[in-house]
Amino acid sequence: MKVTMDDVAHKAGVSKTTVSHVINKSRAVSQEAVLRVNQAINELDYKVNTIARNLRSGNSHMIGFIVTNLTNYFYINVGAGLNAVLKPKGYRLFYVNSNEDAEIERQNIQDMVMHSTDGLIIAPTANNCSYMQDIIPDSLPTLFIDRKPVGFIRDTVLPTNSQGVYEAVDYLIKRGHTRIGFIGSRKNDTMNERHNGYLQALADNSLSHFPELDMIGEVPPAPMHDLLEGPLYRAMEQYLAACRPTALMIGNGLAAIGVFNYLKKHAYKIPEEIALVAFDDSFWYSTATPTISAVMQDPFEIGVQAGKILLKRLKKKTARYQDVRIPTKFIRRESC
Amino acid sequence: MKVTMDDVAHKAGVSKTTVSHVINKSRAVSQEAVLRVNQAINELDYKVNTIARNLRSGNSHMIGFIVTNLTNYFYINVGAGLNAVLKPKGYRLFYVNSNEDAEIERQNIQDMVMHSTDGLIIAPTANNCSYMQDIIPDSLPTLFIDRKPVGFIRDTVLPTNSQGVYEAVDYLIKRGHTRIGFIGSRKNDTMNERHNGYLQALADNSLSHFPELDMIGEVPPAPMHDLLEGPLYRAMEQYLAACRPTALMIGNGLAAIGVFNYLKKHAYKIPEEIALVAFDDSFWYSTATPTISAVMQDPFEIGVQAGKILLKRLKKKTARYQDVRIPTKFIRRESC
DNA sequence: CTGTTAGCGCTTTCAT
DNA sequence: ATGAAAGCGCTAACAG
Repeated sequence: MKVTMDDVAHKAGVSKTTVSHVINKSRAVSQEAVLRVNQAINELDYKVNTIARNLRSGNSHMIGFIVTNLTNYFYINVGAGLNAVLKPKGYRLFYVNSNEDAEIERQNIQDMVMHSTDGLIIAPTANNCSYMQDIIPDSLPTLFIDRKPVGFIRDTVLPTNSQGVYEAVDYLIKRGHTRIGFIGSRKNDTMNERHNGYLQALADNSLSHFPELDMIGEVPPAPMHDLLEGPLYRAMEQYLAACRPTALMIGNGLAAIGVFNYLKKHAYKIPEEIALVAFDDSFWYSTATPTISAVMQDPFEIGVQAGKILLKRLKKKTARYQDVRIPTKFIRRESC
Repeated sequence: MKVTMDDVAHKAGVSKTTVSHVINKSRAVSQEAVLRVNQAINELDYKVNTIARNLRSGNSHMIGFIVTNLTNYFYINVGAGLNAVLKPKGYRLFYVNSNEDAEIERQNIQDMVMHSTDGLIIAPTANNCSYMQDIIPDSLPTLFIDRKPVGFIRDTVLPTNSQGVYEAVDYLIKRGHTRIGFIGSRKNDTMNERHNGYLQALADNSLSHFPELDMIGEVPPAPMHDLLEGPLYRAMEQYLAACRPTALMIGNGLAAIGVFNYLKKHAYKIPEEIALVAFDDSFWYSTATPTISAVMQDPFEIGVQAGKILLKRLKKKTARYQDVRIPTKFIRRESC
């Protein structure tokens, strides 16, 4: 039933070795042999057994892509970018969902390691990744996106967080806003960079920073639908009363959900009463009323660069770790 | 560097065989041996090589999940449901994106077959799947969701398309609508079922059906952002002028994007001038103004059922093919 | 340009 | 309750 290389070799009247080399183009083979091998392959409908190949050659040609939230279009587009460079080189992407859960993330990583993936691309759930020290072998090429891991140094590909926010906040200031709030759902290095961009824009425009305009908290991760009236939604009333902002810079996409929903439900006029910009573009920003301005990341490009760097590291594991930044783009829509 | 079973066996003073049986609990082993093997495993930090295991045992414990569009939250949630039943049984889900492209789909399937996946779950790009006959071995457990394949009969798990639409259209009629349009972006069996639900609701309420109220066409697949002003958007003016509907039943999520965007841009009052229901729920229905009513599928449940059926078929391949239906639920929001 | 041969690391008869 | 040994299907020295 199963047709193997031996069958092909036999039918073609050559050795297994030659068959292997024909398939992999791994050494010179006579025209004639190539012809007969290919013919045999077709006639027998032979397919290589990748498992055997992987066992023998010691690599799986699989790359694990471990993501906090597969529902997020951002990661899917990073994946598309990764695929664009990895697939032509014979690597397959294995999408794995951690569902914002650090324990599942740990399990997923261990799983991938057990399955002999050749490389890992991780969007970590948490800031601190030191636990990975124990479960990811030093020899396994690993790259981080979205968050710079703490306690576990590897290649990273990230957006220009602080410049992206700077550009948006600078725009708001030029439009005359002086009380601009900064809201983020989770506190981590990435959010810090974004907040720094905000601070810098204020400083460069000689505006002082009022701490009550910041609301950066630990918001428990949740599916998008649950964020509509989640913690941030519930925190808004008090926040708005306390600091009366005329514009809001929202530091991440999930935060935007609760904030926007609160403002709509309470009939705030956007942008007249409160202007809005959110970091990270989402499809729904374009269907909302008003449409929402965004600091757009370029997830496909992030994927492409990450793929290239991983490919390099797959070749030589000793190179110095890189921290590559992908530019963001400010998209003005109706909300500011 | 790599620690293998031999190392463990040696350290524990038993044979490879015993180590294997301890790990897999595949035959009785003395308490003492178990203890020593486990200890050796810990001390050496041994990890089984899944590739070798797969090669020997002939199965990969991988299930390919081949999807038209990974960006769609629907498939991701089906995946979560699949995982919920497959993971505890030791199977891993391999998400693969066909990106609405039949050629990529073909390639993905061949790829999965080559990689010796134990089973396939497919959301096909097209209605006609007869080409799969040639690339999917009869012995490979395969199940379809979302669309019933034509020309390739296998297990399927689908929503109750026609009942779901019936319920929504019946509601619209009870609210007094008599000119209800039906819009769908692609013409296939699934859309036919939905359209039949619409026709049946009209018939049961003694309303006649005007063909000009139907707009079911071949709309080229595209990323969500491109659908905002895509073909359906452009077709709306003529359609509305021709049939003057007071309510719209939109047969699929992608169609809803162009239609909603058109109505908003042209300042139609929803639901006063035109009421709206869309098949398949999306996150943005809840952030839109007005919020959009939906015939909600239960993707997680679809995944769970699909997983269970696949598991059965993995055990015995000869059972009769099943066609399981998962109930939909009508969620009324502001748009009707 | 081609073939022989020795495994990759594991599971699984078959024997004891 | 345990072990020896065969081999899953392929690749890559090595030898010619």
